[in-house]
Amino acid sequence: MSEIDTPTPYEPRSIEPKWQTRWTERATNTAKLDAPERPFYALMMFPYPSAEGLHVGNLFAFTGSDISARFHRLIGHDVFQPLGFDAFGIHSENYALKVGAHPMELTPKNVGNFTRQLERAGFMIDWNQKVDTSRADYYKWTQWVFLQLHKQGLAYKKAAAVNWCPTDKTVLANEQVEGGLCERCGTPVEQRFLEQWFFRISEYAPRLLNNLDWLDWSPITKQAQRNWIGKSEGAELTFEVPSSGERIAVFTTRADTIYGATYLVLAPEHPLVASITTDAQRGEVAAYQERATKQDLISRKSSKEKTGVFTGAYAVNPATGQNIPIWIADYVLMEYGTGAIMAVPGHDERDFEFAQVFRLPVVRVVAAADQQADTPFDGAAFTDDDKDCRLVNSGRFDGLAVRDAKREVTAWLAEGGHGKGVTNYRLHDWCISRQRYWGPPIPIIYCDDCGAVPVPESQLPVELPFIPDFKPDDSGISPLARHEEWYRVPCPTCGKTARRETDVSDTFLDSAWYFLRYPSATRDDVPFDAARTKTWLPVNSYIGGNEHAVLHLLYSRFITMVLKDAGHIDFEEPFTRFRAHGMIIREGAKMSKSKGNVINPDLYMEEWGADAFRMYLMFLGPYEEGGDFRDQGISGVRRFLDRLWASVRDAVRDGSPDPDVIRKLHRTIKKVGEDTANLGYNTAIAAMMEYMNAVRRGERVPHRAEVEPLVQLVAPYAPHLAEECWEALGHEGSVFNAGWPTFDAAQLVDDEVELVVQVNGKLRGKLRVAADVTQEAVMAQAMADEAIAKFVVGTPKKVIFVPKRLLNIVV
RNA sequence: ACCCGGGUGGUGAAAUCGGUAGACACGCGAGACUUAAAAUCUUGUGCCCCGAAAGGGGCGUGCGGGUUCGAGUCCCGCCCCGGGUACCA
Repeated sequence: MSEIDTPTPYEPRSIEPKWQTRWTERATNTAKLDAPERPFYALMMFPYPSAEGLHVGNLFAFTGSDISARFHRLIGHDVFQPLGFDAFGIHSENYALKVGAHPMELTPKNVGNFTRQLERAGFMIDWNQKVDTSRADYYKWTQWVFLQLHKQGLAYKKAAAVNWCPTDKTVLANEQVEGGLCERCGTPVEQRFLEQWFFRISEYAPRLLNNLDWLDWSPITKQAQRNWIGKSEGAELTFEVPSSGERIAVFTTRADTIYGATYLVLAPEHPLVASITTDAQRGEVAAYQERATKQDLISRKSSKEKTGVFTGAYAVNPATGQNIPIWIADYVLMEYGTGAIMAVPGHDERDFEFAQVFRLPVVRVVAAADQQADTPFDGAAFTDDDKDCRLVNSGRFDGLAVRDAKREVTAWLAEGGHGKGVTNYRLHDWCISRQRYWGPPIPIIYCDDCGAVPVPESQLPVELPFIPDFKPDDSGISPLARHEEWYRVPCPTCGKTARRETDVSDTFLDSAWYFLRYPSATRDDVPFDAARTKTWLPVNSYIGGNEHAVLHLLYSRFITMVLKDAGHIDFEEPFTRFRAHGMIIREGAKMSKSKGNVINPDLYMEEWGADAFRMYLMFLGPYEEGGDFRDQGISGVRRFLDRLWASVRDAVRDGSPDPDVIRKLHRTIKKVGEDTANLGYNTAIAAMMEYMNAVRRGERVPHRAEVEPLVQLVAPYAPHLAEECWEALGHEGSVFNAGWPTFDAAQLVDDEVELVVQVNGKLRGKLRVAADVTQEAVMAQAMADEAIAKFVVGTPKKVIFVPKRLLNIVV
């Protein structure tokens, strides 16, 4: 053995590739899929493989997820952590259009680059089970999922408005429209009517809402879903139109205000408009309807000025028996409720505004405690409905509290055949049609004789052909519709020449079931293997961004429910636990390409090492809130890793460890374990740093027993260095098979504590006392301390003693 | 407008139950090592005031009230920032 003059420094550049290679060679990250003892499915939201490569936001998300997965493995679970690529969809296609490439050629390149970066970062991913939504062996089963919904009657076709960008000549998804403008070119988006496929997610609204009560999800995510589902309890009331014999149904949450309903308003698209409109008004009404439909959805919703037209018809208010005029106006939306409202201008802001513009009568039917039946409106509607508000000008209901009146008025109207209590949901059916190229063709064939025929499951996949002219054009139909050789097929039922559906499905359908595919990713005969699914699902831990709270996360829950109802699986919630991570900003500002302040993870990993980069991302703020990336901050984490390595390298085996350090170690084990389990990564790292400061104060050479457990604690955070240290300590196998250190509760109790002494709540001194000291003894000790005693003038009025914490003397 | 988050030093941030505000880290100051620098190590670092120093005092968690022996934490009323939804009846 030769003495080495220069001790080996910490060199992430050499040890990180070394361990990445070993993990692959030794299959360290491969899960025991078929006979796990304690299966734990750790899932992170899969990325869309952009050409720019991994964004630091991806790395932040994945690192937090990876730490959780590695931690669960260390505490004894068989962890399965797969990853794949959300490679189909408009994002990929738009990028291909921008750079003039073909998505079918671009995607594998991007996937390759992503895979390299993910390996570079050292994630514990089981790459045997990867998924790529744009490959036929995956989207075959996406099409299968569509067919299951179709079979259940949950997929249907109807004409609906889509967003159309006249510059890009393409249909846009809602999420690609920002403030009424195309996100790519800034052109105002227009509205077009096209035949589209929808999924009946609205039928599942009550179940999607109710299950939130027991799901272990981040509260912010649950709240977002509740808002999106938008449960609204109210009543559907009917108004008769004597002139035409029609009955108009309206939805209201304020049935109590029926006596103040002075007119009705229908959405311009309402089906009854044509039959009730009088001849005199017909021209004006038609003109208004035309204008409303032509106008795009966004500007209609954003311009709040009230417009409308009188139909010439009247309806009978069932409460007052009076005839009230029927108007049409675009502030009433056909998509919500019944597409018609009873207008109560006295108690609804929008109705009030409308009534002002068209000089319609405003009647007070609700009054607060300090108001009378004839208190005038002060230029605005009175919308309060709290317990002090009572009905006025409402016949037999006068004096009733609003709360009770809602119920009683509805019951009374129901008795007279004028309505019933109903619950409405804001959630709309899910439009899954995309007039685009880069997605799974919807597996439907149109036959003149047989109608819309589902493609038989045995004929899946309906492969997406390679076509060079994938660019969408002005026609509003999918590029696939330009390829007769592809869409012309025999009808599966009668054999007559028929035509394939040329639209593809929404990217969100690809990702609405991918978690089911991972454990069975290598099977090509079934979408998911029954035994594996039973073993691994539902997902134990799902971590991702809250931007998907209402799209991906809701769709996944819906698809899971449908598959359960169809008997394919035996659970209806896909993710037992979901945690939303925060967002990373840089030097106080949002990162964006235009600002040129985007972090390139490769550069940081090159300079500081993947472990330091991972750990810094976790240290800069609470994981669930995100944080501010400061370029200088990473040096502190790197210093910690340098010191860890040096401590392990220099650790002595002889003699015994310092008992004070060991006591601190046990506290650290407890804290790091608890914090890591709760995603409190920043404070877990702080605790490890604090411990390191005790282990390696000055030139102190630590004992092996002081540093070895720390290597295990740091392993989820800095996996490469942990392995290197573990090996340096003489261990053969991976540190990830070594378990998690346990703490000794006896080491946590102090026999001596520092007690704070306050006088009138102000800190005046600190005393070291035995943990079980009595109040009398502390009091005596405090009064013997001149620095404290000088503030105690006269006899104390009161003394508060909190054992192990403080003594407060009140004078 | 509504619904969620959040506001703490020069900076990123800590703070189970109401109990030492500012852990940990960056930055900065001082010192050791060095011919020098870097690296490393030691040490100081909320603000203000008195003091040569030792030391002492006051103030302090967005603003204004309140509860309490004691409030970053609880209650009432505001202001500001971030996110989501939005003519949803």
